[in-house]
Amino acid sequence: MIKNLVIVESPAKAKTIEGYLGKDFVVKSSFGHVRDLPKDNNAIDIEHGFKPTYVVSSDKREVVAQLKKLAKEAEIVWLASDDDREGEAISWHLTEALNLNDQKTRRIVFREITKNAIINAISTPRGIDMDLVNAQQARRILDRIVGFELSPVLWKKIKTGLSAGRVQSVAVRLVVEREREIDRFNAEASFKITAQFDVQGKTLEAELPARFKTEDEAQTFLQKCVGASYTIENLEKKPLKRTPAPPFTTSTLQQEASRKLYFSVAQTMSIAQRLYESGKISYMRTDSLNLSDEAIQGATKEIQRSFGESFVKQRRFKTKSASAQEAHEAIRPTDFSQMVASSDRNEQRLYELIWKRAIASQMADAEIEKTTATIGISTQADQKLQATGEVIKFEGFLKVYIESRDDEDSADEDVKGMLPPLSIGQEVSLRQMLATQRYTRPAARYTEASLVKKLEEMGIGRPSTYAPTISTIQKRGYVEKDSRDGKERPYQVLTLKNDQISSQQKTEITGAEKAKLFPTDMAMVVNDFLVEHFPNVIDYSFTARVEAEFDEIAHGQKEWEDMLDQFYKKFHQRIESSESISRADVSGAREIGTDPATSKTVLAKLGRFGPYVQLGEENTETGEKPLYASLRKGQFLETITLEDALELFKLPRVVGTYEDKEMTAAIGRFGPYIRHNSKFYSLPKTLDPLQVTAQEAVNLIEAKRKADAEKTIKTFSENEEVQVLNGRYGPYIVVGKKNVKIPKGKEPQDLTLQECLDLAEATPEKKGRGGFKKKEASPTAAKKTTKAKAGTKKAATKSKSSTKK
DNA sequence: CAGTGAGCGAGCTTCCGCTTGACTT
Repeated sequence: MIKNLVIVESPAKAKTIEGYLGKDFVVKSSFGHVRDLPKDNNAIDIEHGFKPTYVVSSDKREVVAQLKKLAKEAEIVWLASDDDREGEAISWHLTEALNLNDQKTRRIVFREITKNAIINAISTPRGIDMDLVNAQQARRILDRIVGFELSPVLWKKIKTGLSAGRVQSVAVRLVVEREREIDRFNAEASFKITAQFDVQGKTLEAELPARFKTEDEAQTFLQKCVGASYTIENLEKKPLKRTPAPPFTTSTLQQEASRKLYFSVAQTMSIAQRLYESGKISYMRTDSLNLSDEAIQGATKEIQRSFGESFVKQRRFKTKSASAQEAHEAIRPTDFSQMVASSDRNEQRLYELIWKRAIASQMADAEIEKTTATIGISTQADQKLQATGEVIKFEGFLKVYIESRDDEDSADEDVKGMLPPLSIGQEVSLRQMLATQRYTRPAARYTEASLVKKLEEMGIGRPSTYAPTISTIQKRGYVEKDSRDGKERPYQVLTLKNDQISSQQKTEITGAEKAKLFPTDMAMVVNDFLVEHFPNVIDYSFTARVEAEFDEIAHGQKEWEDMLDQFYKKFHQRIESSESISRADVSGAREIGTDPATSKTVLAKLGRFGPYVQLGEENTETGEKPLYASLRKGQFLETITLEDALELFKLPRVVGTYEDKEMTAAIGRFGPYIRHNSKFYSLPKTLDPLQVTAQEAVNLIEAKRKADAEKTIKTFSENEEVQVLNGRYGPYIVVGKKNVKIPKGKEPQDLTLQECLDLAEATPEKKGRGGFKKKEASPTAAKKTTKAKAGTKKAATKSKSSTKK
């Protein structure tokens, strides 16, 4: 018999709270939502006021059963799910799923996990806010309708298995439009003047605020400087203040961890999860900038102890985001006096980042003195050079934390040094003056984290979904995280030194990218289709507009059925009229030109197997067939040139014959290769698939055979499919396409053919890529083996749950 | 790691938000 049952969303939270409440309270977790719409297409009765059917999610059946039992025994059940729309819905679903009655049920909320906050919440319970629940239901149902009506349209018109949704389709759109913006971008060049002076053994760096459009103008300017003298005309000192950034939210944590630690957003979240579970940090899925009073006190104490009283400045930050629901605190250490949180390197690094950011947010401003020196040129009264320097007068928060930025171009380096001592009227001597050609840059491609930032700014998605959204659009083949080598670009530098002007051409690397998001051809085609036929849902402001309506529902000013009805009428009409769109119209086909050799047209298209180019058209009269070639990695339908396309038709090419079989050279996903007798041989970088000779190919094949023979431990003459090999991780058995580890205590030398076959039989099939031929042949065998391997634990729980049913 | 690029039709896919593990390499 228990007196009080408290239900929260997270088990880690439950543990902490139980400690605050004493023995009359049992605190359990629901592990998030316990019920949802079923997976099938009839979850919503659209005809009858969008009536939803809910089912207990399969992975929550045990949780619900356990909670039901405890709730029955308890005198009072306290529903303490999060204080936001989803949390309210969780509480409501719990009352339904656990059959709770109003008399013994209380709804409580708190936004920080501190003893005071919990005690306070218990003393001020309320009922469930059905308006807020209805707003959540409207959100859920709208998302289901959009996703489950739109995705099938893509299956029919473009490719099966594709997906679309309120959040992911906008994320893809952002990446697609950014890519096109970069494509269209034309870099403009200008000349930047910089000068170095010698001042009492030190260097004074100065630059001309204005830039010159052409080399001629820059040349003229330098020409006029020949023989000039340079004088400090003005010195201006200005105090500057820098203020610390607020403590982390999910999105800012992902951004900083990406820029400073090079973590992917998923990596950041899983490391943060471990820190949270071990009690080192507060909850990591939050959009709030708030710190509890206790946290502010804790930070203050630590700052006083480590840096002194003058470094303390208590601050409260207000969110600028309209979509923020602020059900939690900002991300912070649970104990500011702890600098070490884990022996795991990445956990410790992320913890330090969180610690520093939270500590810095409660520290004093940095005080800086900025000095600007204006340098006159005796021969040109209208042009002045400028030198700026900064001196930190008081470090303040800079002592622990400097926020990084997305545009980390060293060209406009923010950190400036001190100027050498100068006085007005002083003449400085020129060491050299440069006119360097600089180019404007296009907008940067998104990183995972900067895409999250953008989505958050637009109010799209939630802290709990940022990381999953980023991985969904990659899994669906819309977006690829990739690195690219840049291209060399020449630029001009004019140097004025000792009254002589010289000109030099240098090169720089431009357009190199590291771990950036690139849209695939599929993304382009799908996006264009959605923009044309469903402009409403893919509009950047769609979420903002429906959110405003959800708010009205939450405030009791609107019926959720009415809102959905209004939306659905127009939306469904578009779904229906999309039936008549022909598939050919959406293939993204583009004519890229004519082959000068054959004067046939070259087309770029998106096909069932990906993007390809086509030379010539099918002609039923002459029986002529077109030539096809798949695009390579890094080539895209929208940007491939005629020249590149013609190159593609040259491969695969027959190099020669060897042992009565043809050797062909081509380029595959892993690079260029030679194919011979259905085996593949990678070409080294030194060999060009277009140039490689028969002799070189033969050498390659023989070298590979020799290397293979060296790592072979055993072969069986009765069955050539079976081999025992020496691999990177030790010996293993190959049976057909299956690789099998050799169990401990077995000498690879002594293995018999039968033993090898038995071992292979006992090893589960590697999951193939969606081929459905396999599916039919293997389900029983696969099941048997996985069960055997999974051991008794899984088998036991499985049979338990099935008998319960 | 290739080749494929017509069409039919079986039976599949899909959303967003809340939460953790349980898997494998």
